[in-house]
Amino acid sequence: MARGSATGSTEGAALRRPIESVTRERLLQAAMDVFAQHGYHGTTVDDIVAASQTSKGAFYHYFPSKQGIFLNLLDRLIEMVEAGVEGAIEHEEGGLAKVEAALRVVLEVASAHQDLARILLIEAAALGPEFEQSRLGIHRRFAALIQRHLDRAVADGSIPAQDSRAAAMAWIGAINEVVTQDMAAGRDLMASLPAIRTLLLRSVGARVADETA
Amino acid sequence: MARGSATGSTEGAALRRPIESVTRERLLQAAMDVFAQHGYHGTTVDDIVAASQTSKGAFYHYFPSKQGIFLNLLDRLIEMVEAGVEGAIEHEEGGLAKVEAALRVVLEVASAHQDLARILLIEAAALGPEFEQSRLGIHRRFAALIQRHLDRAVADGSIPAQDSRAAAMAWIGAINEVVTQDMAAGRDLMASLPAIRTLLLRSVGARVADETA
DNA sequence: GCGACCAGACCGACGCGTCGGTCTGGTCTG
DNA sequence: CAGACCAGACCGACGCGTCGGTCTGGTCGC
Repeated sequence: MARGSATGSTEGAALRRPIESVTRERLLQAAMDVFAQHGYHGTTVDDIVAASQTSKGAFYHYFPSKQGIFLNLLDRLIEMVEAGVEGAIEHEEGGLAKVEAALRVVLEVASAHQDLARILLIEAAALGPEFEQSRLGIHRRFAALIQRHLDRAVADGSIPAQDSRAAAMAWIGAINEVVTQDMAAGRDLMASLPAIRTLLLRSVGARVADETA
Repeated sequence: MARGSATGSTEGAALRRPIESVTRERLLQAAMDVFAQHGYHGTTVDDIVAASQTSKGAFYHYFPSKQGIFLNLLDRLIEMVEAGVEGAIEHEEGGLAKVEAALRVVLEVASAHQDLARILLIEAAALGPEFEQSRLGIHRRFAALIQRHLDRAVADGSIPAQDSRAAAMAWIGAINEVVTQDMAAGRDLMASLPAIRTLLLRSVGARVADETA
Protein backbone atom coordinates (compact mmCIF):
# COMPACT_ATOMS: atom_id res chain seq x y z
CA MET A 1 0.00 0.00 0.00
CA ALA A 2 2.48 2.57 -1.16
CA ARG A 3 4.54 2.60 1.96
CA GLY A 4 7.21 5.23 2.11
CA SER A 5 10.44 3.51 2.93
CA ALA A 6 13.36 5.87 3.16
CA THR A 7 13.57 8.37 5.96
CA GLY A 8 15.42 10.86 3.84
CA SER A 9 12.78 11.24 1.15
CA THR A 10 13.25 13.90 -1.48
CA GLU A 11 9.68 15.16 -1.79
CA GLY A 12 8.94 18.37 0.10
CA ALA A 13 6.03 18.64 2.53
CA ALA A 14 3.37 21.29 2.56
CA LEU A 15 5.39 23.45 4.87
CA ARG A 16 9.10 22.94 4.44
CA ARG A 17 9.56 19.89 6.64
CA PRO A 18 9.95 16.77 4.52
CA ILE A 19 7.51 13.94 5.08
CA GLU A 20 9.51 11.40 6.93
CA SER A 21 6.96 8.71 6.49
CA VAL A 22 3.45 8.52 5.18
CA THR A 23 2.39 6.35 8.08
CA ARG A 24 3.86 8.70 10.58
CA GLU A 25 2.05 11.55 8.92
CA ARG A 26 -1.21 9.68 8.99
CA LEU A 27 -0.82 9.08 12.69
CA LEU A 28 -0.09 12.72 13.37
CA GLN A 29 -3.07 13.84 11.35
CA ALA A 30 -5.37 11.35 13.02
CA ALA A 31 -4.07 12.30 16.43
CA MET A 32 -4.82 15.91 15.66
CA ASP A 33 -8.38 15.11 14.71
CA VAL A 34 -9.08 12.87 17.63
CA PHE A 35 -7.40 15.00 20.25
CA ALA A 36 -9.28 18.01 18.98
CA GLN A 37 -12.54 16.15 19.19
CA HIS A 38 -12.27 14.21 22.41
CA GLY A 39 -9.56 15.99 24.31
CA TYR A 40 -6.35 14.49 25.59
CA HIS A 41 -7.74 12.34 28.32
CA GLY A 42 -10.74 11.40 26.27
CA THR A 43 -8.56 10.02 23.53
CA THR A 44 -7.11 6.54 23.58
CA VAL A 45 -4.18 5.36 21.57
CA ASP A 46 -6.50 2.88 19.97
CA ASP A 47 -8.69 5.74 18.81
CA ILE A 48 -5.77 7.31 17.05
CA VAL A 49 -4.73 4.03 15.56
CA ALA A 50 -8.22 3.39 14.26
CA ALA A 51 -8.59 6.87 12.82
CA SER A 52 -5.23 6.65 11.14
CA GLN A 53 -5.94 3.30 9.52
CA THR A 54 -2.61 2.06 10.74
CA SER A 55 -1.81 -0.08 13.74
CA LYS A 56 -0.77 -0.03 17.33
CA GLY A 57 2.59 -1.28 16.24
CA ALA A 58 3.07 1.55 13.82
CA PHE A 59 2.12 3.99 16.51
CA TYR A 60 4.70 2.80 18.95
CA HIS A 61 7.19 2.45 16.19
CA TYR A 62 7.07 6.19 15.56
CA PHE A 63 6.17 7.60 18.93
CA PRO A 64 7.27 6.72 22.42
CA SER A 65 3.88 7.22 23.99
CA LYS A 66 0.54 8.92 23.80
CA GLN A 67 2.05 11.84 25.59
CA GLY A 68 4.89 11.83 23.12
CA ILE A 69 2.74 12.22 20.06
CA PHE A 70 0.77 14.96 21.75
CA LEU A 71 3.81 17.04 22.60
CA ASN A 72 5.06 16.45 19.09
CA LEU A 73 1.80 17.78 17.75
CA LEU A 74 1.98 20.82 19.97
CA ASP A 75 5.43 21.75 18.77
CA ARG A 76 4.40 21.42 15.20
CA LEU A 77 1.36 23.63 15.66
CA ILE A 78 3.27 26.29 17.48
CA GLU A 79 5.88 26.45 14.80
CA MET A 80 3.25 26.79 12.13
CA VAL A 81 1.50 29.64 13.86
CA GLU A 82 4.71 31.41 14.72
CA ALA A 83 5.94 31.10 11.18
CA GLY A 84 2.66 32.49 9.88
CA VAL A 85 2.80 35.40 12.25
CA GLU A 86 6.41 36.23 11.55
CA GLY A 87 5.77 36.05 7.87
CA ALA A 88 2.83 38.40 8.01
CA ILE A 89 4.65 40.75 10.30
CA GLU A 90 7.76 41.34 8.30
CA HIS A 91 5.88 43.14 5.55
CA GLU A 92 4.49 45.71 7.90
CA GLU A 93 6.16 48.97 8.72
CA GLY A 94 6.26 50.29 12.24
CA GLY A 95 5.85 48.57 15.59
CA LEU A 96 2.15 49.11 15.94
CA ALA A 97 1.36 47.95 12.43
CA LYS A 98 3.32 44.78 13.05
CA VAL A 99 1.47 44.15 16.25
CA GLU A 100 -1.84 44.67 14.51
CA ALA A 101 -0.86 42.33 11.71
CA ALA A 102 0.12 39.66 14.20
CA LEU A 103 -3.21 40.00 15.93
CA ARG A 104 -5.09 39.65 12.67
CA VAL A 105 -3.10 36.62 11.58
CA VAL A 106 -3.60 34.83 14.87
CA LEU A 107 -7.34 35.36 14.66
CA GLU A 108 -7.41 34.24 11.05
CA VAL A 109 -5.45 31.11 11.72
CA ALA A 110 -7.54 30.26 14.73
CA SER A 111 -10.67 30.89 12.73
CA ALA A 112 -9.59 28.74 9.81
CA HIS A 113 -8.29 25.87 11.93
CA GLN A 114 -10.54 25.70 14.90
CA ASP A 115 -9.49 22.16 15.64
CA LEU A 116 -5.88 23.24 15.91
CA ALA A 117 -6.80 26.21 17.99
CA ARG A 118 -8.74 23.98 20.29
CA ILE A 119 -5.70 21.80 20.85
CA LEU A 120 -3.36 24.68 21.46
CA LEU A 121 -5.65 26.70 23.65
CA ILE A 122 -7.78 24.19 25.45
CA GLU A 123 -6.33 20.74 25.32
CA ALA A 124 -2.83 21.87 26.09
CA ALA A 125 -4.24 23.22 29.32
CA ALA A 126 -6.00 19.97 30.02
CA LEU A 127 -2.90 17.93 30.65
CA GLY A 128 -2.68 18.42 34.36
CA PRO A 129 -0.01 20.02 36.50
CA GLU A 130 2.85 17.88 35.24
CA PHE A 131 2.54 19.38 31.80
CA GLU A 132 1.53 22.78 32.95
CA GLN A 133 5.07 23.90 32.34
CA SER A 134 4.82 23.08 28.70
CA ARG A 135 1.63 25.08 28.39
CA LEU A 136 3.03 28.03 30.21
CA GLY A 137 6.03 27.77 27.97
CA ILE A 138 3.86 28.10 24.90
CA HIS A 139 2.12 31.14 26.26
CA ARG A 140 5.37 32.69 27.26
CA ARG A 141 6.76 32.08 23.82
CA PHE A 142 3.94 34.01 22.22
CA ALA A 143 4.06 36.64 24.90
CA ALA A 144 7.72 37.19 24.18
CA LEU A 145 6.91 37.67 20.53
CA ILE A 146 4.30 40.27 21.32
CA GLN A 147 6.43 41.95 23.91
CA ARG A 148 9.22 42.35 21.41
CA HIS A 149 6.99 44.28 19.07
CA LEU A 150 5.39 46.26 21.83
CA ASP A 151 8.82 47.36 22.92
CA ARG A 152 9.55 48.40 19.40
CA ALA A 153 6.35 50.40 19.34
CA VAL A 154 7.44 52.08 22.54
CA ALA A 155 10.81 52.83 21.00
CA ASP A 156 9.34 54.49 17.94
CA GLY A 157 6.99 56.49 20.09
CA SER A 158 3.71 54.91 18.97
CA ILE A 159 2.82 54.07 22.56
CA PRO A 160 3.97 55.29 25.95
CA ALA A 161 6.56 53.48 28.01
CA GLN A 162 5.08 50.77 30.19
CA ASP A 163 5.36 47.27 31.59
CA SER A 164 5.34 45.49 28.27
CA ARG A 165 5.76 42.10 29.85
CA ALA A 166 2.52 42.43 31.73
CA ALA A 167 0.85 43.88 28.68
CA ALA A 168 1.93 40.98 26.50
CA MET A 169 0.65 38.52 29.05
CA ALA A 170 -2.66 40.24 29.31
CA TRP A 171 -2.98 40.28 25.56
CA ILE A 172 -2.37 36.58 25.26
CA GLY A 173 -4.92 35.93 27.93
CA ALA A 174 -7.49 38.20 26.36
CA ILE A 175 -7.04 36.73 22.90
CA ASN A 176 -7.14 33.25 24.29
CA GLU A 177 -10.40 33.90 26.06
CA VAL A 178 -12.12 35.62 23.20
CA VAL A 179 -11.14 32.93 20.75
CA THR A 180 -12.18 30.20 23.14
CA GLN A 181 -15.55 31.70 23.94
CA ASP A 182 -16.29 32.59 20.36
CA MET A 183 -15.44 29.11 19.24
CA ALA A 184 -17.63 27.57 21.90
CA ALA A 185 -20.49 29.85 21.00
CA GLY A 186 -20.07 29.21 17.30
CA ARG A 187 -19.47 32.87 16.66
CA ASP A 188 -17.37 34.05 13.78
CA LEU A 189 -13.96 34.85 15.14
CA MET A 190 -13.23 37.59 12.66
CA ALA A 191 -16.33 39.40 13.80
CA SER A 192 -14.66 39.98 17.12
CA LEU A 193 -11.53 41.35 15.57
CA PRO A 194 -12.46 45.05 15.58
CA ALA A 195 -13.56 44.94 19.19
CA ILE A 196 -10.45 43.29 20.57
CA ARG A 197 -8.28 45.30 18.28
CA THR A 198 -9.62 48.46 19.83
CA LEU A 199 -9.47 47.00 23.31
CA LEU A 200 -5.90 45.79 23.07
CA LEU A 201 -4.48 48.80 21.35
CA ARG A 202 -6.16 51.13 23.77
CA SER A 203 -4.87 49.08 26.67
CA VAL A 204 -1.29 49.93 25.80
CA GLY A 205 -2.11 53.55 25.28
CA ALA A 206 -2.27 53.63 21.52
CA ARG A 207 -4.52 56.17 19.91
CA VAL A 208 -7.38 54.39 18.16
CA ALA A 209 -10.40 55.59 16.31
CA ASP A 210 -13.58 54.23 17.85
CA GLU A 211 -15.22 51.73 15.58
CA THR A 212 -17.95 50.75 17.95
CA ALA A 213 -21.08 52.74 18.43
CA MET B 1 -14.51 10.06 66.52
CA ALA B 2 -16.74 13.04 66.98
CA ARG B 3 -18.89 12.33 64.02
CA GLY B 4 -21.52 14.85 63.11
CA SER B 5 -24.70 12.93 62.60
CA ALA B 6 -27.69 14.98 61.58
CA THR B 7 -27.90 16.46 58.14
CA GLY B 8 -29.87 19.41 59.34
CA SER B 9 -27.49 20.51 62.03
CA THR B 10 -27.96 23.83 63.70
CA GLU B 11 -24.36 24.95 63.90
CA GLY B 12 -23.34 27.57 61.34
CA ALA B 13 -20.41 27.06 58.99
CA ALA B 14 -17.61 29.46 58.23
CA LEU B 15 -19.57 31.05 55.46
CA ARG B 16 -23.29 30.87 55.95
CA ARG B 17 -23.89 27.31 54.74
CA PRO B 18 -24.35 24.96 57.70
CA ILE B 19 -22.00 22.03 58.01
CA GLU B 20 -24.11 19.12 57.03
CA SER B 21 -21.63 16.57 58.22
CA VAL B 22 -18.08 16.61 59.47
CA THR B 23 -17.16 13.66 57.32
CA ARG B 24 -18.60 15.29 54.27
CA GLU B 25 -16.64 18.42 55.03
CA ARG B 26 -13.46 16.46 55.47
CA LEU B 27 -13.95 14.87 52.10
CA LEU B 28 -14.56 18.20 50.44
CA GLN B 29 -11.49 19.72 52.02
CA ALA B 30 -9.33 16.79 51.10
CA ALA B 31 -10.66 16.81 47.57
CA MET B 32 -9.78 20.45 47.28
CA ASP B 33 -6.23 19.84 48.40
CA VAL B 34 -5.64 16.86 46.22
CA PHE B 35 -7.32 18.24 43.12
CA ALA B 36 -5.33 21.42 43.47
CA GLN B 37 -2.13 19.48 43.75
CA HIS B 38 -2.53 16.75 41.20
CA GLY B 39 -5.23 17.98 38.91
CA TYR B 40 -8.51 16.28 38.16
CA HIS B 41 -7.22 13.38 36.12
CA GLY B 42 -4.20 13.00 38.30
CA THR B 43 -6.35 12.51 41.36
CA THR B 44 -7.89 9.20 42.32
CA VAL B 45 -10.81 8.68 44.60
CA ASP B 46 -8.53 6.68 46.83
CA ASP B 47 -6.26 9.70 47.10
CA ILE B 48 -9.12 11.78 48.36
CA VAL B 49 -10.24 9.09 50.74
CA ALA B 50 -6.75 8.71 52.14
CA ALA B 51 -6.24 12.44 52.54
CA SER B 52 -9.60 12.80 54.25
CA GLN B 53 -8.97 10.03 56.74
CA THR B 54 -12.36 8.60 55.94
CA SER B 55 -13.26 5.72 53.67
CA LYS B 56 -14.48 4.79 50.27
CA GLY B 57 -17.83 4.01 51.80
CA ALA B 58 -18.09 7.49 53.24
CA PHE B 59 -17.12 9.00 49.95
CA TYR B 60 -19.81 7.27 47.97
CA HIS B 61 -22.27 7.84 50.71
CA TYR B 62 -22.00 11.58 50.27
CA PHE B 63 -21.09 11.94 46.64
CA PRO B 64 -22.31 10.17 43.55
CA SER B 65 -18.96 10.11 41.83
CA LYS B 66 -15.56 11.67 41.51
CA GLN B 67 -16.99 14.05 38.99
CA GLY B 68 -19.77 14.83 41.39
CA ILE B 69 -17.55 15.97 44.20
CA PHE B 70 -15.52 18.03 41.79
CA LEU B 71 -18.49 19.92 40.42
CA ASN B 72 -19.68 20.41 43.94
CA LEU B 73 -16.35 21.91 44.80
CA LEU B 74 -16.46 24.21 41.82
CA ASP B 75 -19.85 25.58 42.73
CA ARG B 76 -18.75 26.23 46.23
CA LEU B 77 -15.65 28.09 45.14
CA ILE B 78 -17.51 30.22 42.65
CA GLU B 79 -20.08 31.22 45.18
CA MET B 80 -17.38 32.21 47.63
CA VAL B 81 -15.57 34.39 45.15
CA GLU B 82 -18.73 35.95 43.84
CA ALA B 83 -19.92 36.71 47.30
CA GLY B 84 -16.59 38.29 48.14
CA VAL B 85 -16.66 40.42 45.06
CA GLU B 86 -20.22 41.54 45.47
CA GLY B 87 -19.55 42.38 49.08
CA ALA B 88 -16.56 44.49 48.27
CA ILE B 89 -18.31 46.18 45.43
CA GLU B 90 -21.39 47.44 47.17
CA HIS B 91 -19.42 49.85 49.30
CA GLU B 92 -17.96 51.60 46.30
CA GLU B 93 -19.53 54.54 44.59
CA GLY B 94 -19.61 54.80 40.82
CA GLY B 95 -19.26 52.20 38.12
CA LEU B 96 -15.55 52.52 37.65
CA ALA B 97 -14.79 52.36 41.34
CA LYS B 98 -16.85 49.20 41.64
CA VAL B 99 -15.02 47.64 38.76
CA GLU B 100 -11.71 48.51 40.30
CA ALA B 101 -12.75 47.09 43.64
CA ALA B 102 -13.83 43.87 42.01
CA LEU B 103 -10.51 43.59 40.27
CA ARG B 104 -8.63 44.09 43.49
CA VAL B 105 -10.71 41.55 45.37
CA VAL B 106 -10.28 38.91 42.73
CA LEU B 107 -6.54 39.35 42.79
CA GLU B 108 -6.47 39.28 46.57
CA VAL B 109 -8.55 36.15 46.80
CA ALA B 110 -6.51 34.43 44.16
CA SER B 111 -3.35 35.48 45.91
CA ALA B 112 -4.48 34.26 49.30
CA HIS B 113 -5.91 30.97 48.08
CA GLN B 114 -3.69 29.90 45.27
CA ASP B 115 -4.86 26.34 45.55
CA LEU B 116 -8.44 27.40 44.98
CA ALA B 117 -7.45 29.65 42.16
CA ARG B 118 -5.60 26.80 40.56
CA ILE B 119 -8.72 24.68 40.64
CA LEU B 120 -10.98 27.36 39.25
CA LEU B 121 -8.66 28.61 36.59
CA ILE B 122 -6.69 25.60 35.51
CA GLU B 123 -8.22 22.39 36.66
CA ALA B 124 -11.70 23.33 35.63
CA ALA B 125 -10.30 23.53 32.14
CA ALA B 126 -8.70 20.15 32.45
CA LEU B 127 -11.88 18.15 32.37
CA GLY B 128 -12.11 17.61 28.67
CA PRO B 129 -14.74 18.68 26.18
CA GLU B 130 -17.68 17.19 28.04
CA PHE B 131 -17.15 19.60 30.90
CA GLU B 132 -15.99 22.42 28.79
CA GLN B 133 -19.45 23.85 29.04
CA SER B 134 -19.20 24.08 32.77
CA ARG B 135 -15.92 25.93 32.49
CA LEU B 136 -17.23 28.31 29.91
CA GLY B 137 -20.22 28.81 32.11
CA ILE B 138 -18.01 29.88 34.98
CA HIS B 139 -16.17 32.34 32.83
CA ARG B 140 -19.36 33.70 31.41
CA ARG B 141 -20.75 34.11 34.87
CA PHE B 142 -17.85 36.31 35.86
CA ALA B 143 -17.89 38.05 32.54
CA ALA B 144 -21.53 38.94 33.06
CA LEU B 145 -20.69 40.40 36.43
CA ILE B 146 -18.00 42.58 34.95
CA GLN B 147 -20.08 43.52 31.97
CA ARG B 148 -22.84 44.71 34.24
CA HIS B 149 -20.55 47.14 35.95
CA LEU B 150 -18.89 48.22 32.76
CA ASP B 151 -22.29 49.08 31.37
CA ARG B 152 -22.96 51.09 34.45
CA ALA B 153 -19.71 52.92 33.97
CA VAL B 154 -20.76 53.65 30.41
CA ALA B 155 -24.09 54.91 31.65
CA ASP B 156 -22.55 57.32 34.12
CA GLY B 157 -20.15 58.56 31.48
CA SER B 158 -16.94 57.28 33.02
CA ILE B 159 -16.07 55.43 29.85
CA PRO B 160 -17.20 55.66 26.24
CA ALA B 161 -19.86 53.41 24.76
CA GLN B 162 -18.47 50.13 23.45
CA ASP B 163 -18.87 46.40 23.10
CA SER B 164 -18.89 45.65 26.79
CA ARG B 165 -19.42 41.96 26.24
CA ALA B 166 -16.17 41.64 24.38
CA ALA B 167 -14.45 43.85 26.90
CA ALA B 168 -15.61 41.72 29.80
CA MET B 169 -14.43 38.59 28.06
CA ALA B 170 -11.06 40.08 27.34
CA TRP B 171 -10.73 41.16 30.95
CA ILE B 172 -11.45 37.70 32.26
CA GLY B 173 -8.91 36.27 29.90
CA ALA B 174 -6.28 38.81 30.78
CA ILE B 175 -6.76 38.37 34.50
CA ASN B 176 -6.78 34.65 34.17
CA GLU B 177 -3.51 34.68 32.30
CA VAL B 178 -1.74 37.08 34.58
CA VAL B 179 -2.80 35.19 37.66
CA THR B 180 -1.83 31.88 36.15
CA GLN B 181 1.56 33.01 34.97
CA ASP B 182 2.35 34.83 38.16
CA MET B 183 1.40 31.84 40.22
CA ALA B 184 3.53 29.55 38.12
CA ALA B 185 6.47 31.91 38.35
CA GLY B 186 6.04 32.35 42.08
CA ARG B 187 5.56 36.06 41.65
CA ASP B 188 3.50 38.06 44.07
CA LEU B 189 0.12 38.55 42.53
CA MET B 190 -0.53 41.89 44.11
CA ALA B 191 2.63 43.22 42.56
CA SER B 192 0.98 42.89 39.19
CA LEU B 193 -2.12 44.75 40.26
CA PRO B 194 -1.06 48.27 39.21
CA ALA B 195 0.03 47.12 35.79
CA ILE B 196 -3.15 45.25 34.89
CA ARG B 197 -5.25 47.89 36.52
CA THR B 198 -3.82 50.44 34.13
CA LEU B 199 -4.02 48.06 31.21
CA LEU B 200 -7.61 47.06 31.76
CA LEU B 201 -8.95 50.49 32.55
CA ARG B 202 -7.20 51.98 29.58
CA SER B 203 -8.57 49.24 27.38
CA VAL B 204 -12.11 50.40 27.95
CA GLY B 205 -11.18 54.00 27.40
CA ALA B 206 -11.04 55.14 30.99
CA ARG B 207 -8.72 57.96 31.82
CA VAL B 208 -5.91 56.68 34.01
CA ALA B 209 -2.85 58.27 35.46
CA ASP B 210 0.26 56.44 34.39
CA GLU B 211 1.83 54.60 37.28
CA THR B 212 4.52 52.93 35.26
CA ALA B 213 7.73 54.58 34.27
C1' DG C 1 -33.44 -3.04 66.40
C1' DC C 2 -33.76 0.17 62.90
C1' DG C 3 -31.70 3.22 60.01
C1' DA C 4 -28.10 6.50 59.19
C1' DC C 5 -23.39 6.23 58.65
C1' DC C 6 -19.10 4.34 57.62
C1' DA C 7 -15.08 0.80 56.82
C1' DG C 8 -12.47 -1.47 53.36
C1' DA C 9 -12.25 -5.73 50.57
C1' DC C 10 -13.46 -6.55 46.17
C1' DC C 11 -14.96 -6.23 41.27
C1' DG C 12 -14.59 -5.37 36.42
C1' DA C 13 -13.61 -2.37 32.69
C1' DC C 14 -10.46 0.06 30.45
C1' DG C 15 -6.27 1.52 28.20
C1' DC C 16 -1.26 1.86 27.77
C1' DG C 17 2.46 -0.28 26.22
C1' DT C 18 4.75 -4.85 24.88
C1' DC C 19 6.20 -8.43 22.10
C1' DG C 20 6.40 -12.19 18.92
C1' DG C 21 5.65 -12.29 14.50
C1' DT C 22 4.78 -10.94 9.23
C1' DC C 23 5.61 -8.66 4.99
C1' DT C 24 8.01 -5.82 1.61
C1' DG C 25 11.65 -4.26 -0.77
C1' DG C 26 16.58 -4.00 -1.21
C1' DT C 27 21.30 -6.16 -1.56
C1' DC C 28 24.61 -9.41 -2.23
C1' DT C 29 26.40 -13.57 -4.38
C1' DG C 30 27.27 -17.12 -7.79
C1' DC D 1 19.03 -12.93 -12.91
C1' DA D 2 17.57 -16.23 -9.41
C1' DG D 3 17.53 -16.98 -4.92
C1' DA D 4 19.38 -16.47 -0.15
C1' DC D 5 19.51 -13.17 3.17
C1' DC D 6 18.37 -9.17 5.75
C1' DA D 7 16.57 -4.59 7.67
C1' DG D 8 13.12 -2.55 9.49
C1' DA D 9 8.30 -0.95 8.78
C1' DC D 10 4.27 -2.65 10.39
C1' DC D 11 0.67 -5.70 12.74
C1' DG D 12 -2.51 -6.79 16.54
C1' DA D 13 -3.43 -10.00 20.48
C1' DC D 14 -2.62 -9.74 25.07
C1' DG D 15 -0.65 -8.66 29.81
C1' DC D 16 -1.17 -6.18 33.58
C1' DG D 17 -1.60 -2.22 36.41
C1' DT D 18 -4.91 1.17 37.56
C1' DC D 19 -9.05 3.18 39.26
C1' DG D 20 -13.95 4.25 39.54
C1' DG D 21 -17.48 2.25 41.68
C1' DT D 22 -20.08 -1.69 44.53
C1' DC D 23 -21.16 -4.56 48.33
C1' DT D 24 -21.13 -6.75 52.63
C1' DG D 25 -20.62 -6.17 57.20
C1' DG D 26 -20.49 -3.76 61.01
C1' DT D 27 -21.27 0.34 64.70
C1' DC D 28 -23.63 3.89 67.00
C1' DG D 29 -27.36 6.88 68.31
C1' DC D 30 -32.32 7.02 69.03
